[in-house]
Formats: sequence, structure tokens, C-alpha cells
Amino acid sequence: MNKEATIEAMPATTPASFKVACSSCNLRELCMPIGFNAEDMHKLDSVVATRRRVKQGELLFRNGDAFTSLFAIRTGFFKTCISTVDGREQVTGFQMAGEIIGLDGIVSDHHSCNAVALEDADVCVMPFANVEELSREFPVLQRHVHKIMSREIVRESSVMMLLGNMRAEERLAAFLLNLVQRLHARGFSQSELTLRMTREEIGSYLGMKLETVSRAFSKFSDEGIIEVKQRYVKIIKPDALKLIFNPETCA
Amino acid sequence: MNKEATIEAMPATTPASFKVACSSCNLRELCMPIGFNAEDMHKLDSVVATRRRVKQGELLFRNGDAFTSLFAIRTGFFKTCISTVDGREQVTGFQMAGEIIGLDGIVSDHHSCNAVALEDADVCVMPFANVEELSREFPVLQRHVHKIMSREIVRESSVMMLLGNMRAEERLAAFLLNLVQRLHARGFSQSELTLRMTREEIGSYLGMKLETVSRAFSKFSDEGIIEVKQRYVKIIKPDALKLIFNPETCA
DNA sequence: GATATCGTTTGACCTGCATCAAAGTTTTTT
DNA sequence: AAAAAACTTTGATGCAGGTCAAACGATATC
Repeated sequence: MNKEATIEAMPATTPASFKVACSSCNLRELCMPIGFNAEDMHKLDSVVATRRRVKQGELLFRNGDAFTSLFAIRTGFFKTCISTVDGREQVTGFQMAGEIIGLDGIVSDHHSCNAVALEDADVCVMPFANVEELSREFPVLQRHVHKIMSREIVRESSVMMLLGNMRAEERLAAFLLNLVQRLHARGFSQSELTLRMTREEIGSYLGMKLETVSRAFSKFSDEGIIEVKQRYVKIIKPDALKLIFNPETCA
Repeated sequence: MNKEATIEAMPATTPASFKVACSSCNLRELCMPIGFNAEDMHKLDSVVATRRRVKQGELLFRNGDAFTSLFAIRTGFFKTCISTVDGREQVTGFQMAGEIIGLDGIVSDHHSCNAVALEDADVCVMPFANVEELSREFPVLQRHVHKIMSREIVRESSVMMLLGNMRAEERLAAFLLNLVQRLHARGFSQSELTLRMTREEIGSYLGMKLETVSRAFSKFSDEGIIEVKQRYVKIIKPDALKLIFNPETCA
């Protein structure tokens, strides 16, 4: 265990955060590259400077904040969003444990979106200078960082496809399938999930109004494809969902 | 011209491409980091392995191709696009001289979109292994690569905002302003441009049908905001365009 | 435990853009 | 130079999803 987190410009820091090293973190497979030997893995522990807790509803960072660090989510759930001057908001993503948040800040040294905790969260603070320095030393880490950024680019492209070409029900089907797939990769059920976001946030992400989201949920439910009770969703017929998302593929 | 060039594993390479070194390239400020001394700049020339010409209508790479290199556009104009099995296409971006293309391929070692030349083009082939190797040696290059990827992430976020929250005319206004701004950074007029893409491609990028694009052009034209004649566009009242794009900001 | 607040559902109606259609223009092919 | 193909414009009509409204359910506050 290392010393505790000290200086943090931002609020909601744990007073004495017990630091968990990457080398012994059970999320390692998700946020760190594989194929490290024990010795290198230890050196890698120094990417993470501190930990930080963010309570539900609080911001990890906001548009305009100076960019210094990437954040690896240990626990909790975030949304990232941007908004226009006239108040329209676009949710650009939902992030869960093991995912990296803050990449938007690199280009201009300032964040260009808000990151809001949708449930109490705990993140590893990785000063970007550390990331870059260690990346130079460890090609496998370097490659990993590149892949994470590339993955985000590809993800956003596919959201563009959703927004530009898909109808409301296709969007929601794709959304649910994506969410449950990511949760499954983290050891959760592939058929049940509890949404951490409101209908309005889902709608903002998918470019539709909350009423339309609600209607699509109801429709799926009426058709016996899912079971919904508020935030709880059970996927009864995953193939039917896949069929909606994409008429061609799938059984 | 423009015959069917179907099979092309590694197509359209210039046989004996006269290699232009980064160190003497007039696009250097656009695609290479600044703050290099002459000696380092020479070492940096080795990022670029070869050059490649792509004729109008041909693909620089396609979805599924093995990823080996990034491409810096020297001349020409590209679109990148993805498509669903049932044939719907989403243009994910338009790229011009000085911009880097191919970042989508890093995450999976395969490209996830098609890159189509919208006019005869000439690109620098930068094997990604070279990029990574030199990045480890030159922190300023490393930072540059990170910024390019982050910029793409931020760009896509703002397209999500367009697609999710803006109406047809706002989208087209934003599109025109963005295009002319990038052209201006390359020494072209800030008020006149020649579109390299069809109404349908604009529509695909902006999530609207070609007829809607055409009507929006006509409307802007009727209002004296722009002058349009086919692919030629002259921006008469840039402030009016900005006002449409964003009611709040601007004079 | 009562009350206020916030989120969700559902219905009725409306509109911005899609769709369908046709004619005009430019570019490519022969 | 004529014909064909590709792209664009414009009009008429339809509908998916937005808007407005109201009631209900869940959660937080006192």
C-alpha cells in the first residue's frame, strides 16, 4: 500500500483512500494490457497516482477543466455529456468499471465534456504524464493506450450510425444489447440489468425524447421481448432484440 | 474513366513514388508536431515508408482490411464510411490534406470503415510500427499522436451532438462552417469552396436525406446567406450561418 | 408517516423530415 | 455530338417521432 491521496483540486475525494495497486487489481484485465511479467507489472503500478471517490450526481470533471489525468473506473457508473449554450444536452457515452474516461481532454489540454457519476464511484487517477512516460518504456502499454483511444473512435462511429440511420426501436435494441454485453464481460448476467440512467439520459444518448424511449420499452415489453419494471430490465428474447437491431444477421 | 477496380489487395501504389520527406514537406505544420530541431526532424522522416496514390472513387482501405499503417493525406479528399448489412451507409467523416486517416484500425488490427477518395489523392503511408517506435523515442511525437486521436474523439462527439440535437438547417450550417474553416487553415478562401462530395454524402454524414440537404441549400440561398451553384458554394453572410448553427453565440 | 420531488407511462395531437415522383442539369460514355 | 448515367432541384404527400398534457409510481425530505 502506498501513501494516501493528498492534493486534489476537486471535491469529493476520499480522505484516506486505500490505494489498490494495478498489479493486484481484479479489474486489471479490463484496463491494463495483458502479457506483463510480475516485475513490469509492479513498475506499472505507478501509473496510478491516487484514487478518488465521486458521489452520485457529482462531476469527475467538467467542460473547460484543465486536463491532467485519465481516470480508470474501479466502481460506479458515469455518463459523459456535452451541451450547447442554449441548454441542449448530448450524452456522448456511458462508462462502467474498467473503462477509461477523460481522453477528450488530451487534444486541447482541457476537457470538452462533463463526466457525471450516475452512482457512487471510485476511480484511479492516472496523471497523463505518467501514462506517457511509462508508455515510452513499455511498448505493450503504449499499444494498449492506442487501442483504448482507437476503440473510443470506433465506438463513436457506431453511435453515429445509430443516430444517422436507425429508427427509435433499433437504437434502443442496440443500446440494450451493448449494455448487457459489457456487463456480462464484467461477470454480470447476460439477461438482466439495472439501468443506472434515466429515460431522458438514454434518450439523449440515442437522439430521441424520453417519451419515445418509454414507448419503445413498452412496445418491447408488450411483445414479450423484454420485461421492464422501472430501471430493472430482463431480456427475454435476445435474438428478437438482435433481429430488431439488425434485420439481416442472427438466427 | 473510373472503371471497376475490384480486386485490390494493395492497390494503386505509385510504382516509383518520388518520396517527399516530412522535413521538407509544406504540410508539416498540419500533420507533424512542431518544436523539432533539424536533426530530429530528419529522423522523423522515417515514419513515412512510402507514398501511395488513390484515384477518385477508389478505396484507400476497406472495412476488414488488415491494419498496418496510418495515412497522412498529402493531396486529395476522402470520406470514411461504415455500412450495415442491409446496405445503409453512414459517412463518418470527410478528410483533407494534412489530416490522418486509419486510426479506426488500431483497436482490432483491422479497419472498421471504408476510406474512399472523393478526388485523386496522394497519401503518405506511415507503418504504425514506425509511428509507435518513433513515439517512444520522441515525446513530442508521442504527444502529437495522442492529440490526433483525442481530436478525432472530440470531433465525433460533436457530430453526435449534431445528429442527436440539431435540426436539418443547423446541421448544414455547422457542416459548411467547419468545412470552410478547415479549408481556410490550408490557405483557401474563408468564403468560397467547392464541395467534393454529393448531396447524398453530405446527407449521410449529417443524418438527413439528400432532398433535405438540397432544400436546406436552396433555403440558405433564397435568404441570401450563401450562393450555391452545384458544388460551388459562396458564403455571403457567415454570421447568419453561425446564428443558425448556434442561436446564442455570435454577433 | 405525510408530503414534495423526481422519474415514468400513456394518450392526443402536430410537425419536420422522409418518401415518392418528376423534371432539370451536369458529367461521362460511346 | 448524341445518348446515357449521375446528380440536383422542387413539388406533393405521409408518417415517425416530437410536443403537450395528465396521471401514476418511486424516492427523498421533513
